[in-house]
Amino acid sequence: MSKPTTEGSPPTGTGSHYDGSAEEVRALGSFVKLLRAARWASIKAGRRREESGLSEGQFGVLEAVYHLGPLDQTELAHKVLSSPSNLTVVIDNLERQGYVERRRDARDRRRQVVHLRPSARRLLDELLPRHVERIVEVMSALSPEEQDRLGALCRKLGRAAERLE
Amino acid sequence: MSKPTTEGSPPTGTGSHYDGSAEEVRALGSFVKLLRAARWASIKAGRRREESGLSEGQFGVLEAVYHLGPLDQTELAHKVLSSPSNLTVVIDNLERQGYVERRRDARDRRRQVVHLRPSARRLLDELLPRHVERIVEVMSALSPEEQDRLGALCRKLGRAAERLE
DNA sequence: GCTATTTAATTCGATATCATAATATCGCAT
DNA sequence: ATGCGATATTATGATATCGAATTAAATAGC
Repeated sequence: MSKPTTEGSPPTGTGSHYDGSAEEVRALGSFVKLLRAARWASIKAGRRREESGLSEGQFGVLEAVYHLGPLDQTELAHKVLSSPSNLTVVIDNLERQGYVERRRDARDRRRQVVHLRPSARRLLDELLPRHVERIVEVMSALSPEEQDRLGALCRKLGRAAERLE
Repeated sequence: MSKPTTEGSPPTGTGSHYDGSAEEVRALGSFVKLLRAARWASIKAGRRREESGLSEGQFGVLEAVYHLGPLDQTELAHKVLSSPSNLTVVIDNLERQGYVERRRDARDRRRQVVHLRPSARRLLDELLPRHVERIVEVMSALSPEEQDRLGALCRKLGRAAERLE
């Protein structure tokens, strides 16, 4: 039993201590650090959103529609990397709070297109700039060059992982 | 409204298109890529765990106890970066499946210490090596040097973010 | 020794999340 | 025109997750 100095393993776990090949130790180490960094960055960057009373999923939906215009739920599920059944619930809650409106597409009556209502637009006008500012703050632990390098590595890894099976 | 070429924004959202200062664009870009990479890596690396029927939270708990020995729920919450109330539920479910056992600490009767039962130990003996193998696979999109660089950057960012407020 | 505070765990209520199954609608081929 | 396979959404049931309030136990201060 190792000494309990390792704090805050990421959700997918795999504690820092593992006796394996150099390759395994390396992969495991960078994997855990990646998840942990993303976790904390996400938590801390989410402060402004949290203050506004929106959940992560709700914010993702509102933001997608804000930037891209009215979308149906299948498109939204793809954008925010979630499941259709989950979207139903999230949009139910947004609708109940008066932030969005579902409108049946007249051309294809299977589709429910999600539209922002004025209250959501006002909220995001106010929230988004402060949210971005907060992200700048979180990322400022790294120099501009480091941020670029991190971005490039993550892009490469993310794209590969996405295609993985 | 930008063209909808951006797919799969991470949960915390913030679409890739934003008109802001260079600093903002840079921070936002690397932030989104970080979250997306972590998301996909986590999803794909979780395949083996998924096959075993364990949720992410359940796996995290079992693994922590496997590596570190019996822990109480406060310690566990810290390890797996979760809340005490959540741990209660996760451990309830693990207990119902026969994987763990709660034992009152005789010295401090407030504490419930979580012990692995043999079935969990057998499961992890079988699962963990394949899990690690899978992580190696996911991370192999990057060269060893790139993995090290990613790990170093994430470590730096993660530690800073964690302390952020 | 007794009260006040702190700490551990649980309960509660709300939201999120997924997988699977059911329902509605579309588009096409016959 | 009609019926069938594909697609969009919703329903259902289980788990996860958090924050706030609660209970039980330990400890500190007097």
